[in-house]
Amino acid sequence: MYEQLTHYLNSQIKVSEEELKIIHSFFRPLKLKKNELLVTHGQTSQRTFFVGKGCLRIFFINEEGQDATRYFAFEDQFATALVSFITGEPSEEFIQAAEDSELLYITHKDFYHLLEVIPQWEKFYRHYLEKAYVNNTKRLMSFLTQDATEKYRQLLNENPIIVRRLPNKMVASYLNISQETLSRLKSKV
Amino acid sequence: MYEQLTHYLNSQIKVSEEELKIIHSFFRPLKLKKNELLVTHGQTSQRTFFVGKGCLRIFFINEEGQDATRYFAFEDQFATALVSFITGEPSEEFIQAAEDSELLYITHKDFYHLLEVIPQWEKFYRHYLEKAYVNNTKRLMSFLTQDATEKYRQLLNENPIIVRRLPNKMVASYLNISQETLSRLKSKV
DNA sequence: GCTACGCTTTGATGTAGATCAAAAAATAAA
DNA sequence: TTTATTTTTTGATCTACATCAAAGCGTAGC
Repeated sequence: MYEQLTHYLNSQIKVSEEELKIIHSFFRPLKLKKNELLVTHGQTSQRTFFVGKGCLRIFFINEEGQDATRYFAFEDQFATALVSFITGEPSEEFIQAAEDSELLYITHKDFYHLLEVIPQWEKFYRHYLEKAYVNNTKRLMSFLTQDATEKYRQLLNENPIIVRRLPNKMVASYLNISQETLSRLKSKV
Repeated sequence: MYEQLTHYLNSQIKVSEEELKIIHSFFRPLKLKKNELLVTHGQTSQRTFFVGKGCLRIFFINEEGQDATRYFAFEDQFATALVSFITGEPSEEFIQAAEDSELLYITHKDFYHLLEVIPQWEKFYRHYLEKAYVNNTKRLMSFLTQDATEKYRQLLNENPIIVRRLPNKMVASYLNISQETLSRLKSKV
């Protein structure tokens, strides 16, 4: 799994063998069964996860107990409760294994430590933030301007893996529509 | 206006007099009349704006011509079509003066130049990205979990200036509800 | 193989908020 | 001031999608 991580890091930044070793030393492995929770509501000390195998789901829940999914991270992607990670405030986001998963994680403290000792890590974080921002803003646009059918069509085009690998319930939660509506869409579109 | 900028920068990062001069040299002033557009759809070369006086509105428009507002920047705030700024792709966002405004702006090219010559600028940009991300994600959460009344109540609590200074039309566009619905909410809430 | 529990589909009904339309009020222009 | 234009309010109607309910499938465990 550390090889996957190396590969991913090399695609983003230029780091020496030496630096790579340091980075690796802060990442620890973790196995999760489907549905296990990694971050619970209100938790403050955040970790950042790298998905080696499986899938993580980041979501929030409103007062009536309905959940809305913000992001799915599959193999070779990072995932974190980023708002809480940035602000240090208790998380309103949960992280859950959507499938049996194998992960690497780094603590918030160590992540910030890397920002100081590995100059390229600042760049890595910047790219991470930029991608997260672009992704979120596109989702925001989608919710503001598209109806259920359009959202589903776009998902099929841009992220078919979500539809293929995950149960309707989670896809519906990602699109912020009901399972019934998604089911009806599937039979029509 | 450059004093305002200095003041704002000092609140974010530590820069020498010397560095401040360099930074200032890349910002140019600009006056705008209410409703004037700064970024038009599909434009690629982005600028970043600092609001000295007035208000900028960042929004997108869907196929049916309805607009949805992503952000209002008032005095002492930065504004940019950030997705396009990051990706270099044509902008799907517009920027418009919501009031008569006085601005400073820096080009994308110069902004990236500063990233290279002023070490603290990387930190400034990181903070900017972090804030933009947190803000956007909170908006996303709000749209996914709140109804019209809740959204309006929260806006009154957290950003009353938007309701006080701007016409219903724009407030409604920010909340992504119709003007009529907003009007009815105002008389009830 | 059978039983049970979680998913998905299908149908009937309800509702928040959009849209349409027109009056009333506020601003700007003349 | 008077007139024109934009903004806000109020009422009637419509619609996309949620919710409720029940039946049909699939698959995991016994």
